[in-house]
Amino acid sequence: MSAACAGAPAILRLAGPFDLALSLRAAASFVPLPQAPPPVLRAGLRIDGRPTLVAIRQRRGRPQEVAATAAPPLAAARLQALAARLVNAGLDLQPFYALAAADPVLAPVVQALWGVKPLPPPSLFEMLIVAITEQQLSLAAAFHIRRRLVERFGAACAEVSIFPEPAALAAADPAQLQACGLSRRKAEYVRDVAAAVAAGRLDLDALAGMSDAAAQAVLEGQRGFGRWSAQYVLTRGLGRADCLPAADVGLRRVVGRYFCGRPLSPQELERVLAPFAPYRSLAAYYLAVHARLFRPGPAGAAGA
DNA sequence: TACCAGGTAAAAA
DNA sequence: TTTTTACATGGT
Repeated sequence: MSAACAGAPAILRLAGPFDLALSLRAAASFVPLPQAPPPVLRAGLRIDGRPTLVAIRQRRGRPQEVAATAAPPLAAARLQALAARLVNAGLDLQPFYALAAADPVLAPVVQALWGVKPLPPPSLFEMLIVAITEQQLSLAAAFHIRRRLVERFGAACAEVSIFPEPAALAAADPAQLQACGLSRRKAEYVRDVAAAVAAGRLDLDALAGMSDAAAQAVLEGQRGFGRWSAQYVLTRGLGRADCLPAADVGLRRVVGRYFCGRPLSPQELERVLAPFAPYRSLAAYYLAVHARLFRPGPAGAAGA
């Protein structure tokens, strides 16, 4: 996008360490991308019906600040709020680092990943569909299914994809959803949750203001969302740092790899990460990212 | 070629 | 109540 149509940048000052470029690398390590991401966060989303491209950069010489621009331009307050969500500004890493520094396993991991924050998908609705697609399937398989959903029902804005709107997926022919790679059952989940969001029965904006337990309960009330999916949405979509899907196969494998060289049971995972409360899921994220960026192992062993 | 991968709801026992 | 089962695609 050209600077001329981007409007004035919104400046966001952050609490605690943040490294946008490394955070983007971390996020990219979980999906099969053709190339490394540039050190700019680009998010495409529909705002008031208009395809909008938001770009966020870390300010040179002022690493505590990021600058966000939108094309077409957005009201300053709105852009500020959107940027805050996209960079997970509500999360301050410093207290987590203080806990991790005392642990022989985590200390070197946070050193190597200083400033990394989990970055959510552009919209919480997209995160819901991420959760459904990743149920039971490999991240790569789920990624390709979502790519087909975007191609069929979404859009593109300056080469950045825009995920389909709830209404578009709610109105989708089940056969078309299945043609994207969803199972019959998952196609129903996607249509159900898209319809709930489109009709206002499921208020995603309200989730942000809820406690972990309350938000999890709301999500679990939605067909297709069990405990794992609800907690996954909380950690990745809402940036909650202590909402650990203890049964998660990938986490049990990768965390176990660091602590004892074998996959853990859900109970063992809880026990091993207990010292990092209230940052247990953040600790797990750091281990998963570290494994992918710095300790690539045999097939699948990198975990996530 | 199979098998497994960041599960879930519904059927069966 | 608890235990099975069907399900989708991609990587190895």
